[in-house]
Amino acid sequence: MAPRKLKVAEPSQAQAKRQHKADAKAAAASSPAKPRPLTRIQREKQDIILEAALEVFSAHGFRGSTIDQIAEVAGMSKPNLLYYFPKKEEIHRRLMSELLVTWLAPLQEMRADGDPFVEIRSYIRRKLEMARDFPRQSRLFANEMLRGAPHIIDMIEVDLKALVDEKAQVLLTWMDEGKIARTDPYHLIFSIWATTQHYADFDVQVRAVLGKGRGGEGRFEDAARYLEQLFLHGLTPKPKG
Amino acid sequence: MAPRKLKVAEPSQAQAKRQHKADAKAAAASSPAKPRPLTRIQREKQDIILEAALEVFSAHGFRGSTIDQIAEVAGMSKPNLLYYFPKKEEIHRRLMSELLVTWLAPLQEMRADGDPFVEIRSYIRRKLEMARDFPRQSRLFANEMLRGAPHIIDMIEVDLKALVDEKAQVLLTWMDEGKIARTDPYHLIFSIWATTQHYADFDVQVRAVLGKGRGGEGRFEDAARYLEQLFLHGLTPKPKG
DNA sequence: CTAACATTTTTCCAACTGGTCAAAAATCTT
DNA sequence: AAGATTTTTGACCAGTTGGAAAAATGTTAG
Repeated sequence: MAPRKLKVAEPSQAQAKRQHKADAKAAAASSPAKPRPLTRIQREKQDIILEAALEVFSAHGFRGSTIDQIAEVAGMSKPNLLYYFPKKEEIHRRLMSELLVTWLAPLQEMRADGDPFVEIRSYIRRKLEMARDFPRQSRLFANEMLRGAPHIIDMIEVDLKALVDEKAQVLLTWMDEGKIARTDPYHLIFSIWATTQHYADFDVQVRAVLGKGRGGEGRFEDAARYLEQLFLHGLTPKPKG
Repeated sequence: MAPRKLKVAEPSQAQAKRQHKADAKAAAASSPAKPRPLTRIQREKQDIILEAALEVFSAHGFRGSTIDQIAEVAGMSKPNLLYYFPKKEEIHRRLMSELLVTWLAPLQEMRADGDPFVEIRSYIRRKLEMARDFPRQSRLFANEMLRGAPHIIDMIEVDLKALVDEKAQVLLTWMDEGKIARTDPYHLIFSIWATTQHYADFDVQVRAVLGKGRGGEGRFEDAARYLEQLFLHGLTPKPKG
């Protein structure tokens, strides 16, 4: 089965508001409203807004964030922001669909024809790097999950499930070939997700517990080393010698 | 070092509001406001409110929850609820401090004088059981973490850190004695937290991915089996025979 | 340059929310 | 049962928030 592409939300941006009086005739004529291409400014501003929204949403959650806050971070006025995204929800929707695509990329890259341990190790690394480099996205995602994934439950049930099913199959094959230990492939994937995202989502806790000394930048390297050991050998001590 | 007890927030309940005209004289006399004991109704109602608040907060986050919602779930009017907890924040504070205490109990139970594998295995089991039996508490906690733990950062930095330091020491001893593999004890604890809480916090995802067939009640048993294998042996296949 | 269109700002509003207050109702004490 | 106290309610309020309207200001193609 080919790795299914995630569907992304339609454009549907400023358009809504752009339907001014001027277009009234055309609209009334029930013509299929040709989707005029975005101007340079529109593209730029939308990106700025999305970046600001990511910052704010990931820190305070959807309901905890106000349009004013986002507008401030984006460096524009609230009505101005609403000109580009007529609804607060629309910003969130855009963010979420972009998110899912990039979020699943690491798993998609896991190749059935590679060496199992190399593939799994690389996957863990990539996931950990994402936790390190894109913690806001990780938190946004976690937030959505905590709420029961109201906005992306469809994609989770369809696209994500399909991808995981596919990769679980790959893992099962490896197990059949005796290349990795026989175990539950789904829970294996869950444990990789959990252990890596933990470093983004529970960052405060990780830092606080590690303390000043070890909570610095080195913590991701330590985590990588530890996880490698965990997934390779678990906690069984090496037979000495 | 004795396992330090977590400090719990003061009573400070309805009291505030209970300072009615009747008490005015006494208060004016600057007597140290003897903390009259709670009535039966007060205790009951507070419990009902806290239960309702847990339900609502864990599902929508602090800012995403309204007093009205909590009151509705608690089966009382908003002003009535406010009679018992004059501030929304107060409810949350109570919930959080209760939470931390119960949340750390499983780790505290890990005994230095037990068998390492038995102790670790039991710890994982307990944590997994908490994810299964108290998912709302888990989500409440995750929520707080995602926001940067604003309300409990002190306890995290002091009490939680102390506890983890202590147990990390225990783990290190076991490693020195060659009873478990030498690895980073802190990250080991993190990985136990992460993998177990995942089943509460990302429950929707877990269910969706496992699908109708395997997403049922059996998933916790499967998880327990998988995690046991992971932490014991990792993914290295058994030398056949 | 100017008309047509795109962008921004100013002013405003209705719904929601956390919280107050006084009075009514229920409960407890003696 | 009466009086004191606690609990509950209904009306109300001020601040916040998402969003609409329209006027003002840019921008750009002809």
